[in-house]
Amino acid sequence: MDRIALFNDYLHRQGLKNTSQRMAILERFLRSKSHYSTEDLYLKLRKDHPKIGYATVHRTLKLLAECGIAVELNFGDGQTRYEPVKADQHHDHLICTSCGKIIEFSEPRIENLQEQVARQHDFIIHSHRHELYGQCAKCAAENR
Amino acid sequence: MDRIALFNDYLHRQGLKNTSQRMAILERFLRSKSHYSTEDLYLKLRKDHPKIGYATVHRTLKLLAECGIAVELNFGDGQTRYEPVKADQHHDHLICTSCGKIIEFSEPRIENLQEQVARQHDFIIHSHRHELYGQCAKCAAENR
DNA sequence: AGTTTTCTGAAAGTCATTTTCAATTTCACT
DNA sequence: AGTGAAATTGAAAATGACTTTCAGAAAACT
Repeated sequence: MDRIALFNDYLHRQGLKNTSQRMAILERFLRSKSHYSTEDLYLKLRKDHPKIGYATVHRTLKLLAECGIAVELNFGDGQTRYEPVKADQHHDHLICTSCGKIIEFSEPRIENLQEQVARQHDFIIHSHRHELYGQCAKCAAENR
Repeated sequence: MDRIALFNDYLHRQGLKNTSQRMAILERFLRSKSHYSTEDLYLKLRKDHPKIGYATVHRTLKLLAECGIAVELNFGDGQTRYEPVKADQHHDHLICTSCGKIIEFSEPRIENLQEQVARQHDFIIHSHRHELYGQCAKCAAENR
């Protein structure tokens, strides 16, 4: 089942409706390579769909996060970003605080240790956030 | 050098001034055990210092974060929290999404792996954020 | 097709955070 | 100790991301 079908399915199960706006937003979102804020995606969408409002984009992104198609990211700059969940490929982020570049990484050994930690505290993990902030090679070289 | 001296030093270096408000806020903040939002700390302070305004608390917390006495925490609920940096004892957080309980943990093996990841990407880490969200034992038992 | 329910977009409302501004306080230098 | 430039303060207003409201429009069940 692809993600469009998955979304339709989710809508149906929740008694929600499939609308052209939701489909347009999902479709554009899935084509994204970067980490969109509501604002970003809203602006991108305006080119092809000038009638779609900001609130609808926002509401749809929340729906996508609810049904697992998107993850919400919070890098501490006061803006929530969304990124498509890549099937069975969880990853975390390295963020360059100079140029804003975002690098994705995944490290199963870290995931394992997380699980250990959670067990030690009788905790059941539902999700996590792991972000490394610093400087990428380019910025480190420039700001020397 | 204790943290009060450290703060004074920082203020001086930045051409800022040492005021009774800043000292009161720092002093109260250092006594805190939990993770205060600006609002939390402002309310606590009102007991002894009813004249200190919200904006001053907020501005001072930002200063404390700047000079490394406090760390900003963002648990994604739209409120920034601050916690005193404990000397040579970095830790991360387990957050119960049912009751809001916050458990601290530290796991040097995770820190090591982080460094490895950063090296692989030619990245220099300045700080990081690692949070595990889920249910604590108590909430898991209750919501059964 | 009709009816019920949900959606939508624009505008207004929230809420944490940030800025403004006039009055006050600090501090370097007499 | 006194002076004056510069920073600080608190209250209120502004900002900005996010959320809600509401009346008209669109979807989906019968």
